Parts: sequence; C-alpha cells; structure tokens
Amino acid sequence: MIGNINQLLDNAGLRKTKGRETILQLLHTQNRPLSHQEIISRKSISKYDRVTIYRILETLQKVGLLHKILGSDGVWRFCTHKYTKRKKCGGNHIHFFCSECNQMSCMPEQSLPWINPPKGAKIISKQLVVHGVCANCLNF
Amino acid sequence: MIGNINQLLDNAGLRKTKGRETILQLLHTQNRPLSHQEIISRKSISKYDRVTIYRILETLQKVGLLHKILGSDGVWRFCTHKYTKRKKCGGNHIHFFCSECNQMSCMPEQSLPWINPPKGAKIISKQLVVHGVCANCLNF
DNA sequence: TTATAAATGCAACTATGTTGCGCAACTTAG
DNA sequence: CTAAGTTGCGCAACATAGTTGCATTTATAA
Repeated sequence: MIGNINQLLDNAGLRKTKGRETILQLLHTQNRPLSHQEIISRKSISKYDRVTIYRILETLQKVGLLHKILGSDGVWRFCTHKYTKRKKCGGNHIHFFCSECNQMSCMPEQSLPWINPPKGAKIISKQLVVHGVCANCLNF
Repeated sequence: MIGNINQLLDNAGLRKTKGRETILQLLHTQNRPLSHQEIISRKSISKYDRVTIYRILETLQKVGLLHKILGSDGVWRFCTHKYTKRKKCGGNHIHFFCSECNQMSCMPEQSLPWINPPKGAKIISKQLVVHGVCANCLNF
C-alpha cells in the first residue's frame, strides 16, 4: 500500500516525504473527505506544523491526487481520488454534510447533473453538497 | 417598494429598522447574492457596525426573507427571496460563482436535482455551486 | 558525496464570523 | 403619558481557517 502511495507521488512528479505519504495513506483508508482539523488531530500527523499540512493538502490537490469540497460550515474537506482501475473517482459526485457531527461523506452513486453554463461563462468545477443530519446522529 | 419591504418585516414579525430595510432593499435591487463584505462596503450601509450587519443577515435569513449560499471562497452570500406573485424564489436553484471577480449569480432556470438521501439520514438543504469564470471576466 | 531545489517549521498576519455586555430604541400595559 | 420589558445596536474581545515570508532542513540528481 505504501509502495502504491509512493508511486502516486512519484508519478505526480512530487518528492516523497513522510508527511505526504501519511496524509495520503490516511485519506485513502478513511475514504471520506476530512478537514484540516480532522487530519491534524490524528496522532500520526499531529507532529507536523499546521502550515505544512495546509501546504501538503494544497500540493496534492493541485496535482490531482486529492479533491476538496467545502462543507456547510465553510471548512474545506479533502478526499483521495480512488486510484485502482476498478474504482476511479474524480470527486465528481454528490457529498453529504452532517451538521451535527460535522462529518462529510461521499455519495458516489449519484453523480452531478449536467449544467447549462451562463451565457459566455466557462465552468471549471461544480459542487453539490447536501446538508442534513446523518443516520448516526439522528439516533444520538 | 420601501412600503413593500416594511410589510415584509412586519409579516415576519420583525421590528422595522433602518438597517434591515436598507439591506433588504439593496439585496432586492441587486438580485444576486452579496457577501457581507459587498454589503457593508455600500455607502448606505457602511455606517453600521460589522456585527450589526452579521446579525441582521442572520435574522432575515432565519425568518426566510433571505437565503444564503457559500461561495467557493468560503464566504457566505445572501440573496432576497423574490416576493412578487409572478416570480417566487425559494433560493432552490443553482448558483454560479466566478473566481475572477468573486461575484455570485443565480441560475434560476435550472433547479436542483432530486437527491436520494443516504440511508437513515435527513436532508435539510442542498446547494449546488458552479464555479468558473463569468462572461465579463473572460473578456477582461 | 555534494549541490541545489524543494519541503518544512516558525512567527506573524489576514479575514470571516461570533460572543458578551452596556446602552438605546421601540412596544405595550397600566 | 409613563414605566417596564423586550429587542436591536455598537463596541471590544475572541475564535478559527487559512496565508505569507523567511530561515532551516531534507530529498534528489549529478
């Protein structure tokens, strides 16, 4: 797995550092978008500087190894693209945000609708965030 | 028009204050979602305290006179519901966010798709924000 | 192994938004 | 009309997410 992740960094033309590996590893196993806060509060990552984490997330996202989604609390969440052949994920799906536990999850079955751009405008990306209360929180 | 707006406040059970009237008036004439910053930089509003504006926006939104949308910059935008009989708007449409001029606009023709909620979850609201570059900014 | 380019750590800063509290203004009961 | 209660406003302080500049360290290529 780590080998796999190192290869990802390599393919992206990025240096392999412990921080990047750990973050990619974490996000990959979590399989849901995590905020900077959620990431840095992990034991394996808390030793790194805040700024370093921000920069790692930005870097990984720029080369396409992560995608990011804005929660209804105004905080960005980061999620790995799946990179197996079977399950490829460009982040191009709907996300659910629970305002009780502040956790975001993916709804990969439902993809985003086609959007007719405003006249003369160029569309770069689109985000559909569904805000509500997750099953866990509904049952306390 | 002002009469109309006063009536709105009245119907909502809110006191009629100059600040609320002015903000409602502004948002109504703009017809696109404005950020706190865009609102307070208007001459007619800049005399009010930051916090007062935040509170007015929150209040108006709670009673349903405004709806709010999060831009791709993490900043909330506020927009009046249309209240004429002909054009009613619950904010239930797609929004476009230009990352050049940071302006948000409504795409009222296109409504949000039906979403199948995650198992056991309760959906409260949904926001589809399309991020790109508007016609104006594309032509410099 | 060493030079260099990139990554990290640290401090300071910016911006959005919130909270607490005193005062002012409006509303309503008498 | 006045007093009392409620609501809104202004100010100061705070909280949190995210950014920038610069010195130091580390990964990589020669």
